[in-house]
Amino acid sequence: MALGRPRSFDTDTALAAAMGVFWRRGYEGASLAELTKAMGINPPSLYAAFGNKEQLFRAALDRYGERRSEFFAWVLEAPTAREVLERIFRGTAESSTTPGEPRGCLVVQSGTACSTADDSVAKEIVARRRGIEEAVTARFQRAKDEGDLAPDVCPVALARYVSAVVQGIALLAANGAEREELQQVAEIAIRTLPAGQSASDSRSAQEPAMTAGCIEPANQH
Amino acid sequence: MALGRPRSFDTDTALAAAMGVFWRRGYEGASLAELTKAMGINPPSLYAAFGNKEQLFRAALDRYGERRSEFFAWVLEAPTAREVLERIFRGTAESSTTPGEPRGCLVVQSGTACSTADDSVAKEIVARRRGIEEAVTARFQRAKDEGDLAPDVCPVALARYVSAVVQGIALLAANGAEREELQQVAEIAIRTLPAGQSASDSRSAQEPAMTAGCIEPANQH
DNA sequence: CGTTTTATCTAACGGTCATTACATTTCTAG
DNA sequence: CTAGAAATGTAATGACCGTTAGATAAAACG
Repeated sequence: MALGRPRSFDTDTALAAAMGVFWRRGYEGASLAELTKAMGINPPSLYAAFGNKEQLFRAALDRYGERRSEFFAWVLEAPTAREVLERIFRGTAESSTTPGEPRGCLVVQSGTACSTADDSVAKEIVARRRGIEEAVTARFQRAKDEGDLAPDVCPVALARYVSAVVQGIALLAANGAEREELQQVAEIAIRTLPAGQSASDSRSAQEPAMTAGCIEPANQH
Repeated sequence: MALGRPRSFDTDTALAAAMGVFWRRGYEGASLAELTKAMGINPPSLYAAFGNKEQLFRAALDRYGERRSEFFAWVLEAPTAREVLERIFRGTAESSTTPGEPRGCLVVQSGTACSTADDSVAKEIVARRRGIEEAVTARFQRAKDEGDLAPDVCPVALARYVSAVVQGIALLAANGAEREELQQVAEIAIRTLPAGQSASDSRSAQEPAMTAGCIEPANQH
């Protein structure tokens, strides 16, 4: 049973607001002033609830990863490699331009610049990107074992190619590209797959849409 | 005839050093302390020679753009669209991992995060990216007019796809990917072109290699 | 030589950064 | 009602940011 004065704000809501700030500004670009303003609290409350800025950021990454893992689970359960790629590209294009959310990808946006090379935050971000890349690699290996992917295709390289296109799309989105434009990019990437098999129309299965829980719309100033 | 005390450092050398810092740290991540240390001068000399940090950055962008324009001129003079893409992908993979230079692309690295959305620096970076994209678009349009590119291909969309892959490769490089890994990515992107025409082996023409004039090797600390 | 002009160095400027004392408020437990 | 515990708001901390006075040093010109 709670002792002492109860917390006057909702932790999840505040974390969602903080995630939105990190998403738009990057890790180092997000100042405590902007974070606390968006969260509607003062610095001592932030430190009491989340530790410090870095731990708050890790919590935001975790929250973002939860939403995204739903999306990736749906991606990886696709029956063929071609459909895996179709879901990745189309889903990324859509989730990078969800109305009411920041553009691009929190992970891409947070770690690209503005952090020392040997920084622990930068290593964390790289590790998370690598984790996804390894998951995609494993999926391609399985597809290869099942004969779903041509035997001359290297799963590691193909996953890296996918990672490059995905990050490129995220960067375009962060720089103001519209949804239709990114969809065109995704369609080109799909039309030119190395797998080159079946599955022309498979958009019937409804898609988790990867809506991350960023509540506040823009918070411009 | 020179009046007053002569400058004790070489402007071009100092600018090259500054470009290397911006390349590694991004614009906001590069502090005056690190810049002046790499350039071997003190803040007043920097301000006397270059104005301020932003103007120094623009000068570094110009210097970087000179080197890169050689590369892109060589890219755009390729006889077919397929070879244009091959040169882009292969050349980017190489120039993103030139030994003795920072990884990735100065423009991608500088503007991704850590700058306010309505900042003039961010707009400048986006404008430069868009300029290249428009140049590639024009080249594809020409290829389409010449029958070199399939008539159902949209040059704008294809250029955006290229931009995405290129920026994705640059991000991978900035996060420590090796040259061979990026070459694999480029090969996949090439193997899967929408143009799908001729020109299997055209690596004989020697390539300007896009070596930007960054002198100092790493300058770790 | 002295004067002028420019570059240099040291040291500081105000501003913002992340972080935290400290006193106060608001709850539960007895 | 009182005592203890936890969260709050105000305001400060030292460190770093980009930038700049102000004094000094080194060159050309008379």
